Amino acid sequence: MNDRTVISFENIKIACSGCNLVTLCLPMGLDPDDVEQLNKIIKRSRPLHRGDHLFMESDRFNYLYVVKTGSVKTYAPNEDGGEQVLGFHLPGELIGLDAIEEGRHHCSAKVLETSAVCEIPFSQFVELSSTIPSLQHQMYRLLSREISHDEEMLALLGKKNAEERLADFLLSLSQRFKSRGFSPFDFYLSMSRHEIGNYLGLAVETISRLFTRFQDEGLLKVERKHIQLVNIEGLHVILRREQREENRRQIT
Amino acid sequence: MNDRTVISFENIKIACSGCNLVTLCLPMGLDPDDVEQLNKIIKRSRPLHRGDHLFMESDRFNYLYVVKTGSVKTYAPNEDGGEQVLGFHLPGELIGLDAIEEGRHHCSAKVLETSAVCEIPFSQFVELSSTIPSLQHQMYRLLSREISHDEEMLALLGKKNAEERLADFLLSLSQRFKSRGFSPFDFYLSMSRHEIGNYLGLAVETISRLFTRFQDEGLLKVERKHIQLVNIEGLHVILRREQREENRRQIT
DNA sequence: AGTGAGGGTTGATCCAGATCAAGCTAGTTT
DNA sequence: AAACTAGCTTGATCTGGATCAACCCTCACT
Repeated sequence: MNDRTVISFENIKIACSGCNLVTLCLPMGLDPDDVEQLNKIIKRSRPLHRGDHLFMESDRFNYLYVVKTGSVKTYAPNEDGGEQVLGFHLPGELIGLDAIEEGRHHCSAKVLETSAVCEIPFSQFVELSSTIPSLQHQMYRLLSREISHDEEMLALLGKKNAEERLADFLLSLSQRFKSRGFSPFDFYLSMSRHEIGNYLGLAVETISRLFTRFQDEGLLKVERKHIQLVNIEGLHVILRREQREENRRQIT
Repeated sequence: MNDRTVISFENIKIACSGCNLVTLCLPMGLDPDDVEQLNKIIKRSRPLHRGDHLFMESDRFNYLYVVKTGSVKTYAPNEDGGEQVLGFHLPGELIGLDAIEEGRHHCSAKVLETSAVCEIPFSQFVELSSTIPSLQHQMYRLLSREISHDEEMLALLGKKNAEERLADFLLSLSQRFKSRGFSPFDFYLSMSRHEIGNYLGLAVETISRLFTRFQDEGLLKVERKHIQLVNIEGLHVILRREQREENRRQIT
């Protein structure tokens, strides 16, 4: 992960059964035969480049996408050219789940760095899942996970202050890198300060100041996009300490 | 809807096929035979009273719930006794979807007024849905809708100011009452100012001041829990006008 | 009718984080 | 290597909404 420009193009086209994401992704917990059936309907894209869109808001919904390598951001554009960043998606994460109900995308998805994705034709998927109960159940679980995650973000935006938000964000990234076999201490951000701020409901300047402060406090080292978490426990303490203060002040 | 204390207890036990929520709820779009199968596994509760819990955070997940009459709030309690209100649920809305993945509830659900709910044993539901493709698809849609809704809330908490949030909240309630056959102009709030503020990421005092201001501006009449929307278009303008201003200022 | 408690309202003050304004840096283009 | 550009940082100032502090209803219970 130290040299993030090295991307293994050989395994982009690899089948689900041989994909190292099999424990995170849709095939999780499926029988090999079922994985193979799923594998057959999945299309694997050529590598996409920074700025490419998987889909745009209001596009017709035909595919679910899974990040295979790289990272993708989803965002809801609003009339005036502004946007709300809804999420940053790492390998193994499904994109487009909010489009199922209306058959039309509610957000746009833009590639943050050279990335590969798997495309799952949704109508074929629905057919297949009606014949494979464990696939259906796995899909329920993934949809449910997305709901849980969004609800955690609601609590973050509704209640946490700026430093808690950034600490939470960094710890979440760290955790997700870890479960994908990358270093949880040393990674590169594929998104800009601006995008982080937008995602966390904060101004760019606030993000910048917080990075500086966290570095001064010895919590991390930051050099542009390169982040090294020096004191992960310290970041956890930020979340917990503020909770104890709230305790005293009796805030809801 | 003007006298909200009148609740028809006769039809609480009514089957799905005769329930007036059939167009909003799980059975939407199902064949009558399939509705009947679904109906068989659903339990209908005795009326619940203000303050009763459907479930508490970290309870094992066994049932999905649908509000039949009345209203329910879901909230994520945090260690210190504070909470984040996640949603207010009206008849026909499913509760507990965030618990599917881990088999454990991530939030608590508390009844806001005398209410009736349907309980759907999830394991039986999963079995049934694997034999009824249209039920499975409907479940995907409802999960997807929940994700869309949460994402809209993320945009609200991330970008909108206090008056936009309250206007949005009132318009959403109005819309939901309307699609349930109640007046979209004249309704009672079943939640406190405190709960509204918590939900919208604002202080109680701010909610109170905004109600007063909206009333002074002739947008609505408010008398404790009783709300009459006098100028719905005016509320829409609040959302749009602020967007135009942002336009000028070039905010993201 | 009196008392108490849990909302709700209103006013005064405060502050975290936004906004405004420069300047800086690393890449890219010419 | 000069000129541009986009992204980032830093400082100064401003402000929307939080917080603090009374006070006021309404209703439930004696």
